[in-house]
Amino acid sequence: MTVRLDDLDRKILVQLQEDGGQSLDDIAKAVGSSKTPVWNRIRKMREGGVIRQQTYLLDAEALGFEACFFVLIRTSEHDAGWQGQFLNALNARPEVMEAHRLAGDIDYILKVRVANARAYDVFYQALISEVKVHNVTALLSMEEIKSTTILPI
Amino acid sequence: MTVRLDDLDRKILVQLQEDGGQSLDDIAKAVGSSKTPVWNRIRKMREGGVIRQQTYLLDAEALGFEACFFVLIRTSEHDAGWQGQFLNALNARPEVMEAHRLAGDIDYILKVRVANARAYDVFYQALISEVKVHNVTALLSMEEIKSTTILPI
DNA sequence: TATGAAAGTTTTAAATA
DNA sequence: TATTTAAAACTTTCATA
Repeated sequence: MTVRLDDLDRKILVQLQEDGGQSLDDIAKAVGSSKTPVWNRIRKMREGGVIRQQTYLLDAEALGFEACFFVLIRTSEHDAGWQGQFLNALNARPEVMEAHRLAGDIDYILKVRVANARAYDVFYQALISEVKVHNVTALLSMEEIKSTTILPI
Repeated sequence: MTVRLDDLDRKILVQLQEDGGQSLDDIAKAVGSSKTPVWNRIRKMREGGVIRQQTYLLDAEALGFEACFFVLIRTSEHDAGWQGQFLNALNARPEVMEAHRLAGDIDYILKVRVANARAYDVFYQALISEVKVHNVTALLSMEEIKSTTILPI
């Protein structure tokens, strides 16, 4: 599972994150190497699971996803059965972009992207009808002031 | 800024999000069209800003980013000068993956990825020394149970 | 690590519905 | 106007030095 990375590997990852559309030649030039070693390292990092997927990031607002909520959840249930049910519910709902189990007072946080407040309410009603939660607080985003997938390698 | 999308455009976006490594031929086959129209639509959506960037998603844990915090911030300052300063501070810090300005009681939420709790503390101390904030609560993620960049188009 | 050649892909242009 | 066909330029992939 663990892959040892050297300096060149890291430089390649920086390039891939910043612009996934570059050719091998461009990347090789940017990192001061040549095609074959860059290609072999990328393959290895893909196989090792460091590189997970190639994707295109879209503009959520341009596509009509105009509301984003962070949802703080407290539950009184902590057994495995409840957890599994909750996880299934989250995975089945594509508007849930992120979900984390937390340490401390609040048990879960979700990031939910929907068209508008009404669509959030539909999501919320569906969720609480499927799994029992003790307390839910929704934080409405007024403005996304920063958003990146680039890890500071 | 607004781009009108038809059914075929949406199908193409689904493909690009799900697997950004497919060839035009593959995408064309998947959406029931052929290379050139698919290519022209992708170009238009890129120019129109619907498609923002092509990237590779990496495994944060494999790269040693083992801690993720959601940071809830309340401030007593609401003038434009403070906001600008705060925004600059966030943009200058690569460990801030996301930042939203919120409606209501809590003013901002950040998502911060760091190597460990000590690295979070370094980040936190640096932030509060740069900008005045009234109250900060950090929620520590124990487990990322879902994470996707795929918008449910 | 470098070279290079075969297979595959993107991009542009021209022809057609 | 949008699609199909076709061909040039470029890229990936992999064998061999």
